[in-house]
Amino acid sequence: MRLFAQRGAAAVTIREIAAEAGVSPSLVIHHYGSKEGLREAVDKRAIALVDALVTELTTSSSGGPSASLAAALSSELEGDPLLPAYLRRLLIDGGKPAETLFRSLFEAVLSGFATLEAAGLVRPSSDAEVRAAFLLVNDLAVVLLRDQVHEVLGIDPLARSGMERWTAQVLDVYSRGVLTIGEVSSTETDPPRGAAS
Amino acid sequence: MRLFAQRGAAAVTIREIAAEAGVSPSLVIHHYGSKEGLREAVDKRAIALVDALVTELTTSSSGGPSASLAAALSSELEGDPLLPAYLRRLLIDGGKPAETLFRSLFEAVLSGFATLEAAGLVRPSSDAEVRAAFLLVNDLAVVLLRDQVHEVLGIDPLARSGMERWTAQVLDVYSRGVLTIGEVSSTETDPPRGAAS
DNA sequence: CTATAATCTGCACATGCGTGCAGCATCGGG
DNA sequence: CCCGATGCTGCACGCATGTGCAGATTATAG
Repeated sequence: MRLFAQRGAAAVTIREIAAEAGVSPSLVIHHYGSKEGLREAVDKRAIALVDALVTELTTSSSGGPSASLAAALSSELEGDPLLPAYLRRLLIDGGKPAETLFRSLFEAVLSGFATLEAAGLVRPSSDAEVRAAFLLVNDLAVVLLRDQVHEVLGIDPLARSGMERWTAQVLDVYSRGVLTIGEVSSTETDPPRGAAS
Repeated sequence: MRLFAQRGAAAVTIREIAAEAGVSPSLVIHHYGSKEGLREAVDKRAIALVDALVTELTTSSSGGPSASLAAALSSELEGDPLLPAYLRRLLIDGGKPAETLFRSLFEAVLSGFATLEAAGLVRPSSDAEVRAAFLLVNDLAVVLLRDQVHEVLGIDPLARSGMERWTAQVLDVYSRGVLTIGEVSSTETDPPRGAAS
């Protein structure tokens, strides 16, 4: 899982995996049938971990269902530091697994925000689905670009240390916004030309 | 460039490239020295395109310097539809090129928002660098997860058609926020526990 | 027209890959 | 005691890849 997460399944050889596991390449094949079999097994494990994390998240009482995905992932960092990295790989590699994963996350976010909206903690939206997708990809962006952010900013947004500074700005933007214009009268569509995103 | 963008440089063979170009594999090597040489040449071209786009963006008068990166990229879609895809590859593959690219984008966003802030179009931030990085990764998230969004939502946020619906929500969130709580008195740090991101 | 340089090809080689196969060790149930 | 199943290995095969090399073709300068 670590090797796949770091370099992608295609770039890792069975010989390498076997060497790190301290066994022979043949044994890996013997157990999983083929390299593809190994990949599916690891994918299955990773997706199970994410699913468990999501259901725990949406049913937990501590902090309510409103904790962010990123916070949840980073809280899981200690238990399994390579889950975010593998998640990144899954999304990056695309294909069916990526779609399945993204869809389940999307539905979790969508229903979660519906609950929050009913509780009055979140502003209603004229387009709940698109807004949920937007907020989801924003959270996932930190997972995908973690290294670059860490390199340029000097703080790791998914580590316990850097998370505070990061989350502070996220919450600031999400509660107060960034733009001072844009207070359009009624129609959300046809926004002021040239406004930032 | 198209092959590299779609499947990653490592997954594309020189024979494939040569076949699509209608030449022999040897010629590719002859011109670029090696496969790595080809990769560097394509990287160079892509980064040059992005740089040109950024400088055009920050100096253009139409719409001012406040147009979003995503909007700029999608406006470039017609001219070179595979620039975003290659940009995605660059960021995904990591390493020096990704860091260089990310840093130059970050600095463009940072200085751009400084200008906007001075013009009163953007709220000042207690942590301008982190906020700029946050907004940048949010824009890049659409580039990275474009396919998944398109699949789940049914709209392509980087195509002219889907962009309107997407941008409407982005502007809504960025100008009015999502959270109704979070109106903390003065300290931006130490945010309300369990708030969403 | 000719000589020289650039463009381009076919062929072959070394390397590293996934994987099949025959056999060795270990161990628990009859 | 033994014997079948299971965990595990070494070896080798077929294949695809990047790339070097000798030469053919084409363009260009004198």
